[in-house]
Amino acid sequence: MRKDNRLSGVLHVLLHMAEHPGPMTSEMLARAMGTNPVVIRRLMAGLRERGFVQSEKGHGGGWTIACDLRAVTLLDVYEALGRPGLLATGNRTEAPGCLVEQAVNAALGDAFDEAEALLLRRFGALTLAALSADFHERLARRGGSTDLEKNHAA
Amino acid sequence: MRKDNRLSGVLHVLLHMAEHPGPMTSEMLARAMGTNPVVIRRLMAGLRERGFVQSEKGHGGGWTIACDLRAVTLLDVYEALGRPGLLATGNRTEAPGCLVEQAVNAALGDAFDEAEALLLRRFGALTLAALSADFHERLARRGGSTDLEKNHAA
DNA sequence: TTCTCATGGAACTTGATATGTTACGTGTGT
DNA sequence: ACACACGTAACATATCAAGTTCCATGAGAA
Repeated sequence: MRKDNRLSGVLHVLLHMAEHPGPMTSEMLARAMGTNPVVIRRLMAGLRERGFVQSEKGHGGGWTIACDLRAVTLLDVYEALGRPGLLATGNRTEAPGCLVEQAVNAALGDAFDEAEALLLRRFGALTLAALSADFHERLARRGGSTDLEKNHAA
Repeated sequence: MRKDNRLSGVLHVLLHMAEHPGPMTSEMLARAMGTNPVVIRRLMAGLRERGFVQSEKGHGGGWTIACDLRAVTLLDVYEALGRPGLLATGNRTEAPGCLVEQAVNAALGDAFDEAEALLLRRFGALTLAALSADFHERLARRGGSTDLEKNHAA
């Protein structure tokens, strides 16, 4: 099935912004992600509404982080995206009249609910600051160049 | 995102077959599921290859269960369907050069892997016989009518 | 003011994929 | 022969993330 990679994408954007002094334009971010500026703006819309980021128009404008990275979890980001479905599979019907299907739904539904709860728990336990710290650890281990852009160059 | 309901569907079919004496045609099963006979045949193709069910052509033909329900788990059924992806979300890229994305992928990937493993564990722990037993429990609790067909009537 | 930059948002296109449908071939029993 | 039922291919549909184009709006610079 087709995958939804918005959460992964928006986190990538946020960490890049965290490393960048001053605002980053949608165009810069799009280049870093190998995509289109409009896609970036769509991704960020929900985050802006929640006040996690801020946007300025005109010269010197762009996106800025507007929150404490230690206070925002991946769960917050996930919710800002509109809580997209996490599981690619589910029950055929809700509240079916067929007892056979009820039995199937009950068994599968339990498993699905647990898996979803697990993911949300994990998201809630991870802050953006933790992700950033992991990045800096990798950076130190690798050599220390902070020139992120070149890692995205084609 | 669009959901894949094949596992739910194929289990529904199997339990109906288990309750039905003699073969069931794709047409009967399709009516019970509110779908098309060809869809049923597609669903069953993998199960037939694995020997979980058997099909006969011509008069009096149709589908028959060809395995011990106590020996087949939902995991077996899931694999017979070709192991469709369970999660609706994932990482934007595999093995990215960008350290930021590596950090994101590592964090999310761990959570995704755990959720998937949890689902597979649950599938492996549930046999078709267990599902069938659950159905019979519901049936006894509700009244005892075994006329399943009418529960599907429009 | 006028020009350029950058976001905001609508509308359209694309690609992937589960599901639905039609059509035809093959084999089986009456 | 004939009707039944599976097997398969081919095509249609629906959904949705992702990509793209276009224009409006607002902010700073010349």
